[in-house]
Amino acid sequence: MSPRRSKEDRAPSQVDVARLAGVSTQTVSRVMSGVDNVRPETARRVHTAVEELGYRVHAAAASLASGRTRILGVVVVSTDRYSSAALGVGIEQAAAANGYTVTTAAVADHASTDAFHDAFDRLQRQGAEGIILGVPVELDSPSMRARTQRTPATRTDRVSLQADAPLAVDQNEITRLAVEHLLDLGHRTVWHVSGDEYWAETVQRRETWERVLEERGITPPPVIPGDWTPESGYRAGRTIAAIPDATAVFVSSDEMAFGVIRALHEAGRSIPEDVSVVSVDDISLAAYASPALTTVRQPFEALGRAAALRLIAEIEGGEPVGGEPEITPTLVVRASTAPPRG
Amino acid sequence: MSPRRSKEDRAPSQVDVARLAGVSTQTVSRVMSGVDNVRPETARRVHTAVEELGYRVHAAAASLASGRTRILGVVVVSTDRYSSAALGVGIEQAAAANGYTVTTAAVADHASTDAFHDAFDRLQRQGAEGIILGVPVELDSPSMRARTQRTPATRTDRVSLQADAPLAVDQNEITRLAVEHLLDLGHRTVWHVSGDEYWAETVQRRETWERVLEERGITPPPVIPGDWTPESGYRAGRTIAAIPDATAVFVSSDEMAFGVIRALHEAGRSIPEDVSVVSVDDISLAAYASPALTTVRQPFEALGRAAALRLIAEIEGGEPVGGEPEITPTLVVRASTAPPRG
DNA sequence: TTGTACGCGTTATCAC
DNA sequence: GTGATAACGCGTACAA
Repeated sequence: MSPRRSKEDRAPSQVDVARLAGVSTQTVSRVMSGVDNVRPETARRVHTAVEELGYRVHAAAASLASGRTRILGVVVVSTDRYSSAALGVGIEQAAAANGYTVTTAAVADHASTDAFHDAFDRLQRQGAEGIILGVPVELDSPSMRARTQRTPATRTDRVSLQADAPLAVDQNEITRLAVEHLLDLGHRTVWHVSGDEYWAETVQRRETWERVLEERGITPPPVIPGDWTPESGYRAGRTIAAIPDATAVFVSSDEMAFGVIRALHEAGRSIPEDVSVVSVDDISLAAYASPALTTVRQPFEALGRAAALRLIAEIEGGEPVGGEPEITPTLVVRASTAPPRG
Repeated sequence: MSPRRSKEDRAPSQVDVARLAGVSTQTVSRVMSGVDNVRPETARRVHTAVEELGYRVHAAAASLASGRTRILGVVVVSTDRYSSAALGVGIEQAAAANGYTVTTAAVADHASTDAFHDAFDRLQRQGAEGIILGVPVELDSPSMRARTQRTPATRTDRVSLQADAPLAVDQNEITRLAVEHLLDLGHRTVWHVSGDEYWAETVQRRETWERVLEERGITPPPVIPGDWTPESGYRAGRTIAAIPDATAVFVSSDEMAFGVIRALHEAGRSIPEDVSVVSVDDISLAAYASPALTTVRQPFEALGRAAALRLIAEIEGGEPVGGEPEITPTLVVRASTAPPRG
């Protein structure tokens, strides 16, 4: 692992431990993996030798011999966005709980499909036994099919615990919760600030938003495009401020909602008196916005956990460990929504 | 890497490529690493075979043979905090640019020293050639000394590019910028909402805050404790709201500042008219708070990059690659600070 | 319960 | 410029 050193000062190996403990390497191996029947007395001798030498199993050698790495790969967009971070926490948690290690490969936010493929390949080469895609990649393309044949993969925007289960994060549900909340409050229509076009969520939410409005006989107004950033939310907010009769907005992320609200404030509109805003995510700052954000919580950590568990189950050919996590979105009503004036 | 399969359907190896290309495995190795002198014609044949077979280098085998893994380990607290995420982006960037892979080991936020050690050991066992500690661990303890002897490590709160250079993220500078800004505005004293006690930054900032006040002959008021979360900021804000003559606060993170400001608003104090607030970090939402946050920007990405580069340099025994990054804090003046009333 | 022999897929060394 | 061969450190199969 570390650069090759002289014979004398290299890290202690199984052989060294075996010699010191007066047993075979096989016995050391057994003791280290903790499974087999080894006489307690023998195990103790081995442990002592391990301690004394500071011996640690050499992962590369072990995985070369066993064919297993217990590495989970994660492809993420290189961003400090809340959702990615929270997702990572969940993945790491589930991985660690099951003896897996996580290695990440980041790609730029709007990278090409090739960049995604490269990231996938890097992880595969590192020996990842399963790969979680926190990026918008099409899994059905021939090139991805070829890759996932060798290494199982899951998208975090489409996790299901059983192969044929419905989507585990229901974007329709998220959207319906948000839009119907506004409509039920009495708003005549709902404007929509969308997320980045590259993401599946963006498309799904837009479609559902349209459908919900149409179900109530409302013609959807034009979409106001965003890209998840607060800056884009600010720009969208200025657009909305220029629409006199806009009273309700469904914003596709909390971070954009901060921008929207600021732009609206600067234009002299008050929230929620003049305009109601519902967003999505429930980041930790949502409750501390002014006004506090009404938002649809996405359980990112649980989602990350689910993705990891599902993958581990697939790798080990068993059932998901740890039971089915709850990954249902919830509407959190706070202060950014209210019935329309008059 | 993947679970052992039958002889027939296992991944193609160097031998397979060599046979198909009609060369030795050694030549395949040379072509894959791209370095040695290989006749272009030969290289082409190898590449064709690689393509056809879908061959990929087996990292575990390569690292067993070479003694190198090109893995960088990162110990992080499992949190969705902005700073961790941004740090990770920088680390990942620098690592990828230098052909390194990043593997992470998360520990709970207030985990014991043992948990840190375990995380370190996990990464070491995975073959990490260098480890970045994004957690508050003491490197000088005997147990950490023993560990870092075998594997170089850096803390992200104390990165310097040369061993004896001053701290690269100057917490004193951050604090001085913030506190003097308030003092120069005419405030008589500055209150302080501190971060979590476990972190070195917390202590350093508190000490500098006291020093700066004392330099101007001001007796520091009691510290109001926080823990980086907006919730703790909110609690701190209520405390401050109960102090009639508090007009200026130095808050140790933007996320806490959101909480502080909300509590102050609820108590009927306006920002910055009644109370000025300066915080630290400049997260992407800082500009979209109400009012927009005056804050001291910490260049987390650059810091992550610096940490990774420093480590890589140490691993490879050379100079830091890519030059010295700029990791100077900057005061960003926005709307949450103003001179005191009357 | 414990030990022996071998193979995992690659790189390093040295010869050609 | 290219090839043969010996490690690398561990797990598995099988023998004792």
